[in-house]
Amino acid sequence: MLTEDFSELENLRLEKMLQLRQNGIEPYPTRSYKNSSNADAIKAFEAHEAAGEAEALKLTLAGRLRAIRHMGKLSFAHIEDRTGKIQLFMRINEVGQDKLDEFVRYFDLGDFIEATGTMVRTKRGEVTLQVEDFRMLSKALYQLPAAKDEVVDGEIVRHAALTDPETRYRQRYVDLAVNPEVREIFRIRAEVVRGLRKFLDSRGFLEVETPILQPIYGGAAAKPFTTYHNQLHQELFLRVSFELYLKRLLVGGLDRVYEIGRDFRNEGVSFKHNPEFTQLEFYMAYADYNTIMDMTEQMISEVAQEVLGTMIVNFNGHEIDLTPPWNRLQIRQGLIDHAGIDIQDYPTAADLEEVLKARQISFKPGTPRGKLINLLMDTYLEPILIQPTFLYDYPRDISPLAKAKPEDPSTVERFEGYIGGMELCNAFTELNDPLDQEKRFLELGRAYAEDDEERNPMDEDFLRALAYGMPPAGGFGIGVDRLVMMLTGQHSLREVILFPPLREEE
RNA sequence: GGGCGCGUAGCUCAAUGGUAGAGCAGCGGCCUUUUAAGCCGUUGGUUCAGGGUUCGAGCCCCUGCGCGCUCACCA
Repeated sequence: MLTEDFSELENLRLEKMLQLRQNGIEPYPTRSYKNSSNADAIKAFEAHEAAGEAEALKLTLAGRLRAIRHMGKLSFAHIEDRTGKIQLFMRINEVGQDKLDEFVRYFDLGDFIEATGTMVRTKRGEVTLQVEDFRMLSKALYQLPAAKDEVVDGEIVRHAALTDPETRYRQRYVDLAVNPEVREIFRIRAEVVRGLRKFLDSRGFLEVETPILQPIYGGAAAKPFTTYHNQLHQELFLRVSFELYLKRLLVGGLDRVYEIGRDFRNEGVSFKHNPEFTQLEFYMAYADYNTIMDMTEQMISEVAQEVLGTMIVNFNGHEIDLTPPWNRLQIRQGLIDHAGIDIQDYPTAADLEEVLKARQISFKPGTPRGKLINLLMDTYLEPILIQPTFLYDYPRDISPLAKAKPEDPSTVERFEGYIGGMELCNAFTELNDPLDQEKRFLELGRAYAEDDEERNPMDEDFLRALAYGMPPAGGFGIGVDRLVMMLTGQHSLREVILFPPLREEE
């Protein structure tokens, strides 16, 4: 039972709750009659004051008790709701001895209270509700971590705030309840997603939903989570990307589609990796990767401007300017400039292996050429791509769904966007030649034959769809969590995911 | 999975191998315009768990658990 291992403090609160009930006061009443948010109350009073209204402004407010200051025959308190804090001022003159005693005896920090009274301004100038009546809305049996805000030169300094990451993530409700800046991150996150939708909707894109449970996973080289459907007697995979389903929709005539949803990859966790993460993918017929590059920098900068009111963000210790146009760096040229290697001079994996060995970059034997190039990019390019940069023209063998460049069959029209040294998005001119696509699947099957889990299985139905004809198109994918992380200047994905995965307790 | 680090009161943190402490929160008292309210008094500990070394372990050793950082992994 919950109360079994209650501490002394918790038992005290439990006792208060039970006593209230004994006195005929329900500590968890069904309804509240709050008729204004805290912020609206302050706004309304200021307008009232400015208009010189003689009549008092009477309101019923409610929220969580965040500070209590008893002063003998009067009490001050702050309550907090979704819109912020407001001060309550309670005098024996208005509420009487019994109610004041009730407040002092039974109300604790963290409880939800409803108070009715008139709006006033205190001697110190704070807009305050002078309470005439109040009641318990919800008694908190556990105490929230003590956190006191001090205003120093207009800056809010919080004392003894909850910072332990395990408690913060495991009991996110506590984190949110006491750390307003955490709430702010998730408000921004919601607005970012809304901004992305608005950008795409206004350009004629259709938002769709495709299966999360899939008989064949694909669209990314990632290890899937597996599950089982009892009635169908079928093994199913949680999707690792939306790509193959969204491109089927291009075949079906939905020329511009996008999906925002969860992808699942059964892999390690890091500051920029989470086993489930939110992805935005869009596909645009009659576009190519150049079109998509332009759109990407527009979309991200517009969303930043709209949500943050600026295109300058601080991330990873750098001031980053999202204003278009972004840098564009061809991979081959980038490696010539920053590594002194022209990959064109090393047409086979064996050739490149010598280069990596000479530079003491470790790799697994049998690594395909494209992956070796990727290692060079990780070493020489990714860390220096601080300001927004499109890295483009990828090796064909690590891009099985992208279309090759007409003049160079070993290279595909693909780019990734990097900001603050972190990969943010991935896009390409989509491969729409069904026979070429089949060949790529087969090549990939060979390349990954030894590593069963990473093998990208052949999707026969996807090939069948392509064989009906898919318009030329550009496609795009972005990690929404990473985008929010960058826009909010957070150093870890966990700070922008409400309930990040943790090992089970006990 | 490997390496490194951390785990002490509800929260934030102290404590040479020698009686486990502070601030805030809590509890009692004073206080009719406070706001990190203040003043006086006071409660609160399986030091993550289990073993070991030692006359004696929060501290040293081992194992386990959890968290963080990092490497690997992640086209």
